Amino acid sequence: MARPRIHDAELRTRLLEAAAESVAQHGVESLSLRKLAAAEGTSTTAIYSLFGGRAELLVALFSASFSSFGDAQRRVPVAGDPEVDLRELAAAYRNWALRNPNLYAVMFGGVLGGVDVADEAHLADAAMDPLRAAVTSAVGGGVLRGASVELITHSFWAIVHGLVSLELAMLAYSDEQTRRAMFEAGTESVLRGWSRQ
Amino acid sequence: MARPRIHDAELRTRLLEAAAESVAQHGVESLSLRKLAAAEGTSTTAIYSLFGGRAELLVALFSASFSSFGDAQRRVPVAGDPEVDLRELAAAYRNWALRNPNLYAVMFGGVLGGVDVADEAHLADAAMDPLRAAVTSAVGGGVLRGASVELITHSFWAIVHGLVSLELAMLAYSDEQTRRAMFEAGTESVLRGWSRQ
DNA sequence: ACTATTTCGTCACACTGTTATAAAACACTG
DNA sequence: CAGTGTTTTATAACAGTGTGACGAAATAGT
Repeated sequence: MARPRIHDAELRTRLLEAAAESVAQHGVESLSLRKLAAAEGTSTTAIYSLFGGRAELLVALFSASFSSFGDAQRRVPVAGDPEVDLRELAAAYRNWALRNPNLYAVMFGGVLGGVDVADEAHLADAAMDPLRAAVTSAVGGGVLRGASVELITHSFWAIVHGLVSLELAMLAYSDEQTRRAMFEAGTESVLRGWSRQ
Repeated sequence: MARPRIHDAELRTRLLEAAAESVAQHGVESLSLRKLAAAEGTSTTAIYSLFGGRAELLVALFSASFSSFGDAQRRVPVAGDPEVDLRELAAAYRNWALRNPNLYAVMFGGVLGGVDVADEAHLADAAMDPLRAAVTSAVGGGVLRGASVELITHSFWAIVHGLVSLELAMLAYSDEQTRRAMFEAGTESVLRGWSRQ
């Protein structure tokens, strides 16, 4: 009994995809609500009614990025050998981050700046499920030992994240070959650190 | 033979310190040139003549942050035992980051967004000199082995940075005790990974 | 055909960084 | 000592931003 709504879920996903595209290409600080709305043939009111504002739009992008990242992690085939799985997960992690550096900055870089993402934190944790599963399997098989699955998973996550983060910061200063060598040496060191004691 | 200048080096450092204070407290995206200039009793022209603009002011803050961080690393006393030194450097790294989370975001978080910091990259490298020295000593003494000093230093830097970065992202979800336990377990794993093979 | 109700686009507001412009403050010249 | 020239600074204008209020649009029911 009123004007039919155009600000629906379909427009929401279109806006979110366009925002992801823009952020992935030009970074987060040059994302304009006016331009984003105009590009999708609507007005800024749509963003406010569908998301709440710029901050909430970025939180939605945060969630979407973790969802995409989690998919990439889940797509890694489980080979059975836990060490192989861990290496493959690390490689997939690195590939996703190198292909989506600006989205990675939204996820981990503190680019959101003060925006509360407490309700979306479980997405970050869920994206690490494949890694946690591989560590669980490795600990169960006796391949890794010395601490809880939680601690080993965390340290593995930290080294991969740290290596990728540093690599993104110095992309211009070294070639892909040496960067990958550094990445593999770093991950292998943690693997060795938990493989004997 | 003209109007005496007030936009001098002294005002520059005052503005930079005020900017660091504001960013450390409220984050980088809420740093206003107008308010910063007004707080120091001058106009935005000062920022433009002394720095060039907002982006260049943030680059200067980037440099100043790395300088402060490097000082903290250099203040760590050299105990002689390389393993002790590495642990102390890691602890100092973590303490600095936890005390200056917003400045840490400026340094590593990609908050600068597209601003070119190529000319200032050596500061990041110089801040790692104490770590590199400790690794050099450890490799020389046979405590660490298996790769070049460069690679081992990088992996150590990566694990510490990764752990700190993750810790800053989940400050609200766990207490200091478990967070420190995670940090120490992570650093120790890399230490073990390079201590035998 | 008209009215009621919900929804959406337009506009106004208060801010931002940046740049052009004009005022201010001194040194030098007559 | 008045006036000019030159440099430096503050002020104001411009284009842009996110955000909130408000009026116009569009349909369902009378």
